[in-house]
Amino acid sequence: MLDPHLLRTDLDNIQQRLAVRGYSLDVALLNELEKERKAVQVETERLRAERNNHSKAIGIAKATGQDTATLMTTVADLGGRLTELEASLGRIQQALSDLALGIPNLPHHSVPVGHNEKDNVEVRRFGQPRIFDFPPKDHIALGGALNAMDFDVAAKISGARFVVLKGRLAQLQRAIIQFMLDLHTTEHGYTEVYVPYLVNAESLKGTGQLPKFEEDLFALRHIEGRTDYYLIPTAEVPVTNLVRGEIIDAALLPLKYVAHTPCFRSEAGSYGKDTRGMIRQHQFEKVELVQLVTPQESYAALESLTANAEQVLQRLELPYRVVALCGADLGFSSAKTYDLEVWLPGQGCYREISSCSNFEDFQTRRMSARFRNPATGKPELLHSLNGSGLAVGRTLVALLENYQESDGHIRIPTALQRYMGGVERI
RNA sequence: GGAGAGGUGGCUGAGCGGCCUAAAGCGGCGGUCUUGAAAACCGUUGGGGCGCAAGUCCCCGGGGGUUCGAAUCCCUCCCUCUCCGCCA
Repeated sequence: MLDPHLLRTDLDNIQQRLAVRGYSLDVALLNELEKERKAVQVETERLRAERNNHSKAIGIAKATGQDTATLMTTVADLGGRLTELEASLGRIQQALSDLALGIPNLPHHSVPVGHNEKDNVEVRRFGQPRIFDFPPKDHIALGGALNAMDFDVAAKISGARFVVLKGRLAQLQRAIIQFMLDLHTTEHGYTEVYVPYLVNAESLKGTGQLPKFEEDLFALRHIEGRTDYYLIPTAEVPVTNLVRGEIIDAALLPLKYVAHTPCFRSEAGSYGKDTRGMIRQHQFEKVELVQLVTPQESYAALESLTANAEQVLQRLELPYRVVALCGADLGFSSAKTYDLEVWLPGQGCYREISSCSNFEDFQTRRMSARFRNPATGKPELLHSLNGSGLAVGRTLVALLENYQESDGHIRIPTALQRYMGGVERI
């Protein structure tokens, strides 16, 4: 959510900055509602003050045994008008809040202008795509040949966009997870957390998935229709919400968390996209990095968090590039995002394997997550960041395709061998 | 699933429907004293909205209701704890 104060005082500037991501803000509507809000709120509070005074007077009069009849009737009349005003104020505030919750974050000044993903800007590259002396296969063929990746049986059990991994590939996926968690906890200073995979609506509102993107989520509805849970689309949701409603001691900052969780996405609107293989699934594993930092530190933190995610690819010796997302490609809550794209020989292109974002105070304002500024003694909003470190399913795909041998065996990179019982190829 | 007890400020914990503008203690911060510290004593100490300000409004788990007036009464939901049952 944007700062309501800015939304009131600096609307034209906000409109311009949102235009960078192709979002057009309804300035007229906001101005109209805001004008109404102010008038009604001032009057409501004036009446409330009046009522409070009179009610207090009744209390005193009763205590001293005086007659209260006339006082009572004036206050009763006041109450009637107040009820109407309060209802109207509530409606206006609800309308404003609905509007505000649907406005995306302001892009950082360094975000490239652009109309679509083609306008993303490559920042740097690591490694060279391998030159094959045989036609490289994709992960579907490779996994099938190993008899360890089965989409048909997954379709029988569940449906499209699911996979069953068996034997060496199931083990490899577990090895990847273990390797990533160890790297981030022992070398990058993250604290490992285990979190719920089912979350409530409030948490999803905090990180920005609700109310606008409910169709992307899987929801579980309790029979009574009361307690609704959602399957997490990313560990970002439960992990960032650890600080919802809290005021954090500045001495504890930055908070750096890493979590491995499955992720569940409906993939509504992506029909026909990546229908084959493990690239786009309803359920996939991910290791997620989350940081909560002071506003001054958040852009340095974005660089270091991105570097932490890159380190995984470097240790696995996978060629990748880093791109800065342009305004049009930026996620709803993000102020700035770097995507990490790994080289996939099976597709002959770079594909997203991690997305690292600084949300500034957009999420923390929604969830009221603050720290106490030692200089002022006052609570201020934290900045939140997160990034995949990495998407595990896509890492598995990248390993298969990049480390395949002509006979269909897969070489295991050195960094992973100790997690595979010393095996060098499968 | 059954039976019961509770949710009050950073923590503990009071609070007959009307100076609750929430007691008190602990903790925190500032000061006095001290070579320094401790102890003692004094003071101070929640969050949010509107407003240039004076000020004013809201928040006692969430929501709704009764009332001139609700932390206090009623309804409902959520959460915590105890006992029983079941169970990874």
